[in-house]
Amino acid sequence: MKSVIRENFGFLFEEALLQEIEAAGTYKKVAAADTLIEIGQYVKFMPLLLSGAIKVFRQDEQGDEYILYFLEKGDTCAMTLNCCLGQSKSQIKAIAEMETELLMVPVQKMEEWMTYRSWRSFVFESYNTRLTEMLEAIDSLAFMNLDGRILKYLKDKVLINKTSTLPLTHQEIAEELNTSRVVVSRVLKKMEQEKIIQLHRNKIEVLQY
DNA sequence: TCATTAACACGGG
DNA sequence: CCCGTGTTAATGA
Repeated sequence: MKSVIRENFGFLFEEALLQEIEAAGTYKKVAAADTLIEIGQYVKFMPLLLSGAIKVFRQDEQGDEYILYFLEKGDTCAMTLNCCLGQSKSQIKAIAEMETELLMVPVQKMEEWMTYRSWRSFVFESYNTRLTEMLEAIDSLAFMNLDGRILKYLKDKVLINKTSTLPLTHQEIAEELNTSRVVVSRVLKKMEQEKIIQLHRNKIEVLQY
């Protein structure tokens, strides 16, 4: 377990902090599609990702959802950090995109460790990247047409799954983007003709990204 | 104009 | 047969 922590965070934190993390953190492994937190739940732990990926998204009263960002190994959730500083209820929902290993650290530690320079940098850096990703999410909702949103969705998937052949159905894409399958099929067909992707049954091969 | 809904045909597993 | 896919027609924003 110790080696896994060092593999992912060793280059970021000094020895003393690494030892504190080892002592305070609980190792946890979740399966794909497992829910990590729901909106309104109290945040007691902050996750440090060791492997895999987590999808973080917002959800409204009707159950409609949109993706905010993905977390990968070496990342932590900025919304959790936010909860430690202010209110403690989660504003977001998080689901494991694939099998994921993480370290659960009690939220009190987050403030204690602010005495470590490397920890402060890590927290600010995390805020920074998450904020940038959220701006991208806003842009795609506000300014991009469906073609653009689908393309961004596919590119994001390629990056986090680390494969250009995505095991996706048109219906699944439609649900994630809050649109209908007819449109997804049409847009994907067009993208195939433009040689951007290659369509197969139950999977999509991304050629340009 | 472009998305949605419903409906249908095609075909691979 | 079931399900994912590709298309069309009607309707609406």
